[in-house]
Amino acid sequence: MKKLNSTEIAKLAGVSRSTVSRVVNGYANVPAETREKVMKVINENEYYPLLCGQLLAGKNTGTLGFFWISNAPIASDFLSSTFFIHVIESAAAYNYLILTSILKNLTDEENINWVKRIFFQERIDAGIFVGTNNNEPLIDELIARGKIVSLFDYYHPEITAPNLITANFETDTGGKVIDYLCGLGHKKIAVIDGNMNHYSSLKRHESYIAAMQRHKLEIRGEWMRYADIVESSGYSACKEMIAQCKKLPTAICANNDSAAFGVYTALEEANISIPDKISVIGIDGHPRSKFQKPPLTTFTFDFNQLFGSLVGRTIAAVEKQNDIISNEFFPGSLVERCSCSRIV
Amino acid sequence: MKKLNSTEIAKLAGVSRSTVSRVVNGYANVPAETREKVMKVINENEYYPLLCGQLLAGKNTGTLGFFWISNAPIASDFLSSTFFIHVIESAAAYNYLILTSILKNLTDEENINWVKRIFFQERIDAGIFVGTNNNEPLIDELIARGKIVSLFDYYHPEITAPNLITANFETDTGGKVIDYLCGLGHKKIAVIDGNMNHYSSLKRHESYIAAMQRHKLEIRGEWMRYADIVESSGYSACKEMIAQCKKLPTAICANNDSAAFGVYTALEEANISIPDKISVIGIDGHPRSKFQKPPLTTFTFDFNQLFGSLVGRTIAAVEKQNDIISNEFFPGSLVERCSCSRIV
DNA sequence: CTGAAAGCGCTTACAG
DNA sequence: CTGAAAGCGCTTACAG
Repeated sequence: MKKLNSTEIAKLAGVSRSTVSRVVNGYANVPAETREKVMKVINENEYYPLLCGQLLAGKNTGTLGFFWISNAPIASDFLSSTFFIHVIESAAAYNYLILTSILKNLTDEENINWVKRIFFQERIDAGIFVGTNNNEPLIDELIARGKIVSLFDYYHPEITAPNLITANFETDTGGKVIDYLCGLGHKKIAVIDGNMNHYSSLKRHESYIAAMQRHKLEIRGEWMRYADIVESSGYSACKEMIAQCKKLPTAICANNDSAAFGVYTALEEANISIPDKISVIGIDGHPRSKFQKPPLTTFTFDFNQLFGSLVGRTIAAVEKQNDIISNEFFPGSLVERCSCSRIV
Repeated sequence: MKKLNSTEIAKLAGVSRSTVSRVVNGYANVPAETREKVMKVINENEYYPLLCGQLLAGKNTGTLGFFWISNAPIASDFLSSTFFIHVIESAAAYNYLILTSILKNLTDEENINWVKRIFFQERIDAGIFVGTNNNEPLIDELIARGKIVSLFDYYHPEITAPNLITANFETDTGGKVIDYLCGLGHKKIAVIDGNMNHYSSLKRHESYIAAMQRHKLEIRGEWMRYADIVESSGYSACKEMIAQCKKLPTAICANNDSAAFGVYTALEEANISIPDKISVIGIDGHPRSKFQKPPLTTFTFDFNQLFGSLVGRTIAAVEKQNDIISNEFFPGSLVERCSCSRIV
């Protein structure tokens, strides 16, 4: 079957290319009879208008960019992969496609050019970013140049560009984790913070501390640690703490579940049993958390809903709808498993 | 900064659009001096040629489609997600982008149109498929219409279209699993087969049976079961077998690791300990397999290498290189953990 | 080495 | 309701 263009379709249907275009785009001002006549030829020839022609004439691409920024060996982290899938499936529900890039950072010249090329070649209508720092000159530049930019875990209350769309974790996540542990009677709580360039880590840190002060807990320097969103990093942080601590805490709050997995290994190696000796709590609701021994108690987020909202609002912006909510904070909920015990 | 087109860049640089195009595309027939003069204007204005113009003039899209076909709730399966990432990262190494779709099957009219639209609108230079049946009319049609189609786990020795590219598991996988169990002294072996519409499942079945005959093992109907590439399905298959069997086997070969995870749960529920009472072996090398209790022994494949090859050969076909290997069979290797014990 | 010109396929504002 | 025409931005074969 020869591939036809709109001129040939028009000729076969006995109409002009304008009319073919009107039918293809489903415009109202075509009488049913004409529409059917044209559709018949379109279907018989499996005619699909070429995207490049449509783009040149000013149509949208119907494609969103998805940019995953991470130093971590991403293929080994399961949670990150599910984000992709939520985005792809949410976009498909609107008939949009997803073009994906994985980048180590947004500061290398090569990466910056990769992103700019995708935007400025107009391969996409908007870009969704995951894993950015809360300050990224590239993001500022894209926004300034009118590109629709959507970010997960990124927040600047003072910026209200209509082309900036964000989805965030609720900011009191850390406080709720501490409240839960205090409810179990814990008073000696260690915190493994995350990368402070991420908005969520900063807020978690602030709310951990605020809650500890509210509960009048001792905040010991040796119980304040740092890890990335990587298992190995949580492992090192915990191992170091065990080695250096004069007094062990009774509970450890990890900034994220991946770090918590590393904490498990470090405690196991030191023969410190969870939760008898030390309770461990994570944040995220990582799919692996329920397979841990013991299953990890973790403050869980509905990422499907979160990314569904982000994608929906992004497409609304692409399609120039009004009153788009530029930011949403998503609440989490504690999933209690077996890694935290009551202090008696 | 106003966005310029090639005419405006040409004017600023004092050359013609032809020359701008030659510089952008890095053609040799431009003297260094002219090139620098033009590059200066290009860089100052962050000029990127619009893709739609390039496409209309006959360039490639530099994009590959990735079509994931699965009934399973994909977001919950980690292995599948890593395939995405291997493909994305392999393609990026060639400066290609990946456009992703997730579809339940290739038989629904809606899904067929989704795929055709992507190909025939010329959004992509080629499509990579994962999870197809070994017979798919849509695939045949795309090949017949000259589209470059690449498939994982798909093989027809008689078809040798230059635009059909495949990557497969080695065909004796099942035999190697049986050989291993026989080496441990097992004689009563149950098999949980996979979906026979998948080339790999068919070959695994054939090679399980051939090896069992070679080792003169009893092949009991009640030990021959079926499961999909989903944990719940492996669970049901194993549970049913336990309930219906007159005599329990000493080992269970699962067609894939996800099914093996379900087998674990079914055995645990029946208080049959692994590997003391029954040994379990999987196939894939699923990232979760090492976290199982006990860690799962599984015949493991290097999917990074497999998809790297598939992507590389696909791009070679897009770029019309010669002597492209249309199919490769990839060998696996046994990763021995703790789920199989020796029969004494 | 370089420019003028042709050509790629669509949509839409305009005129009727 | 419908067609002729303009316009979108690029590349490349051709001529010089």
